[in-house]
Amino acid sequence: MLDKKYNPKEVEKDRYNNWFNHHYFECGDTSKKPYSIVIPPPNVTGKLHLGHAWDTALQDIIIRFKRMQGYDCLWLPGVDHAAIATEAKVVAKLKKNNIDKYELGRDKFLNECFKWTDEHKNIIHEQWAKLGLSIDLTKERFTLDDGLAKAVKYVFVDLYNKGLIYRGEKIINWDPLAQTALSNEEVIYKDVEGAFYHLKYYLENSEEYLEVATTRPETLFGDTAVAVNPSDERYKDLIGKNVILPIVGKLIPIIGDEHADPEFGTGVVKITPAHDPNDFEVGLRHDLERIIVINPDGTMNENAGKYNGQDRFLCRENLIKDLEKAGLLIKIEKIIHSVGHSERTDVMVEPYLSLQWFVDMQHLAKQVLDNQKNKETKVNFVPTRFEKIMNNWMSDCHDWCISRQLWWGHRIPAWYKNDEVYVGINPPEGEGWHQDEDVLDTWFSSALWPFATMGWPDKTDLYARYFPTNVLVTGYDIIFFWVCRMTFQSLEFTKNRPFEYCLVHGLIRDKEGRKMSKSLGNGIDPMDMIDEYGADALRYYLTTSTAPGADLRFDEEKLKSTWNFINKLWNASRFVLMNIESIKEIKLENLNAADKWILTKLNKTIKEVTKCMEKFEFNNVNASIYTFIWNDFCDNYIEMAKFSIDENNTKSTLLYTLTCILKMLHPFMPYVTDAIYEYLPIKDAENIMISSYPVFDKKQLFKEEEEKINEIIDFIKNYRTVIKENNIASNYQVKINFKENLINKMLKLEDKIIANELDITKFKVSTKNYEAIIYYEKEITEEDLASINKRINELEQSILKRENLLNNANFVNKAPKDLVEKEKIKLQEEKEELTKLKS
RNA sequence: GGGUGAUUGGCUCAGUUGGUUAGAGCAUCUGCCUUACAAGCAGAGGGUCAUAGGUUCGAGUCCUAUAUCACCCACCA
Repeated sequence: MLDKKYNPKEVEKDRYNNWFNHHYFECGDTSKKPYSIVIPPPNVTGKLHLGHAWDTALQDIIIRFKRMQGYDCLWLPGVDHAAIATEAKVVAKLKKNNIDKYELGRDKFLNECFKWTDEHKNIIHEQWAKLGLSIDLTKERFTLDDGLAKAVKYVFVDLYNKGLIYRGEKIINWDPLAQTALSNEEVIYKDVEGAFYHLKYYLENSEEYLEVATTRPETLFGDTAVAVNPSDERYKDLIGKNVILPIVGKLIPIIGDEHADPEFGTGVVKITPAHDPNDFEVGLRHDLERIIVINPDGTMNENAGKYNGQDRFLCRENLIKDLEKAGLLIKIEKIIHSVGHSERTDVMVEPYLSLQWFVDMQHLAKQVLDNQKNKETKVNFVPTRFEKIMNNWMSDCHDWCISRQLWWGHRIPAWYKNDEVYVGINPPEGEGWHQDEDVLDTWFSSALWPFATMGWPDKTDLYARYFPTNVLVTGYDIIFFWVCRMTFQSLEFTKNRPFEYCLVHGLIRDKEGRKMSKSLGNGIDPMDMIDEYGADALRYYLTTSTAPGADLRFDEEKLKSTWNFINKLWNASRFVLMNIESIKEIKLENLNAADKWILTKLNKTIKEVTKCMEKFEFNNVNASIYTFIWNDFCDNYIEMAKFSIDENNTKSTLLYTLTCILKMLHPFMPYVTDAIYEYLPIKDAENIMISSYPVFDKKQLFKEEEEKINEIIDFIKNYRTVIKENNIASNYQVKINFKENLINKMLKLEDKIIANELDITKFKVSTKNYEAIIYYEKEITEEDLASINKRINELEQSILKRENLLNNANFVNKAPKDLVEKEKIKLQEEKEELTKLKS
């Protein structure tokens, strides 16, 4: 028998291993229709956070629901090597032991990374198990395994041959700490305090100068021109003349270019083509030399003269002092401006001229946009508004820089010999070739995840059966990093969308609405929450607390009240189990009104819950099922069932209803439902997770009994309110106009009923069919009178409003007829109540 | 500069294609240890749905402005 209190630790113990050992999570029953999800692979950098718990719980709910509905479900798990993030962690770890990455060498460093990966993969596995995820671990993949490597090479070579991957010299975002290129998406802009340094650029052979404002004076060593707008009256005559580059002393031309905005600053811009993307473009237009002045590690190089070797920020400081001494500094204007920082290392990103590999996005992006116009083949976002994020991004995207100067990742399949370049799956024949040292952006491999994990480019059974997948679940923050890229790669290489639906959830915030982050220290470890409240409570809370796509403010109080809900379920189950021990079979026959009432409510709930499950509206599932369990089943039905608990009809109804409740809750609360299901004396499967989901049955709707019990519940509630509001003690007497035992028993009226009227204070309780007059010796206080008058007032106003409405010809003619009818009935009832009150 | 979302009782949120008196949970107040559950039961109070217009017989819901907040993208010499 169940304990008196729900104890998640007891309930969850060993249960996951049991499921796992029975192979319940594995797919492959080809007699069923397939249904598939691939997990968004978590980075092997650390532990899972609450966002992962939310994301994976949603997927588990979907997959368990579909499994119970009779689908052959594949939920494919895996982890992401997370190139730069992991490399940064491993480098930091080695540094603690005074080991340098470069001294260690590529092979040994990669060994360290694999070791790191194994350790963290184990942690992730344990955490997935604690969350109760029904992933098929026999299909687990890794973004750096051999299969993915094959797919990555195939895609790279193919895109190269189609001309969609190219190598070029461009300004990219350079991370001087990790010493690698970054894509635009890996750069986070932050507002920081900086300054405009106003400098004098003297005109050649002149006492006059141009005032140039810059935020990055240290780049002046790379200046190869200053630009003014050709339409700017102040300067247009100077175009073609030269200025003297401060400190350096060499002559650079004044050019006219639209890039210079006359409205901004002094209207004069220094042009540094090797260190600014706009200047780079200007440089192309005017054929300017590109001078790199900064080393990959962020120190100045030999082009910076005496500052050679100084860090870029130290150089700035020193240079400004020198400029001031030389009288070339006009002023320093403090400003707040946004500056790009590396997402992973948080250092200021350096715009940097370098030779990198790029994906030409034009054709691929257009394919996505075209496909979204086709209702049959598009990716359907839930909620739909998130489609705009993808469309916006795809219609305005730059080429994707995919090479990274790292070791941890898929090495670029390109080989060089002098000026020759060879791109291929296998190394070229012959002597003297050396492979590109760089690896690919981690998203390049994750973009292939939904199909490469199923064996593509080989024609595997897995791929044939489960691809395209049915739904992808992810947060809105990575729609463009990942969802877009999976979509264009999938369309390009499989001619299919990667998933039919994309279910988008929000971000987890703390109670104050701030993002959870390490720096704020407001992060919450999901495992701590599981320890305290259980995985079931955490899953249910996370997945049912907000509308789809909305952010979630994490509130431990709410998690606690979810525990209460489970405890309620636990105790209701306990009551049922205590009273049905003798049952031999579930027979829904000779049902009484209450039995029929709860079966009706149950079926309506099944219908509503199934509908919401199909639409991924889990918050609405909660709204429906919570009320059903707590109010209908516990507060009303169980209380009524106590009067007929010895009858087989009621025992059957109790067991049947509880079974359906457990099944509906199972996708959300796998542990506790499994634990209770084990105790049921009669069940339809060896385990609840492979039992069948409840199905709506029209035959179990009993309209007459439903209305009758609804009215009885109404009556009981009104009755209790009257007793309570009027401070009526239990020694009152009552005269009733009905013979309804259920009411008498629920209200314990038996010994209070009298046949005749009494000449003392009376209180009337009535609904359509039931009326009771309560006799109780009591002074009518002013308070009582006031409340009666208040009610009379309310009724009179309401009647007036309703009469106006019904006298309005427009309403009567245009509104639906049943609505008008209802209004009429309501009006009648109110009038009756008013007359009764006034008497 | 472009875009998205939010604004509903003290707090956190629901609210389907417009249609009875706008719903929950938590918190508050009152009374109960009634043998499934006091982490519970039985009741109660509390909202001019951000503001101003408009469409409509009827608006929390649709339209147009405005305000405040949050987020995303781009730019920032």
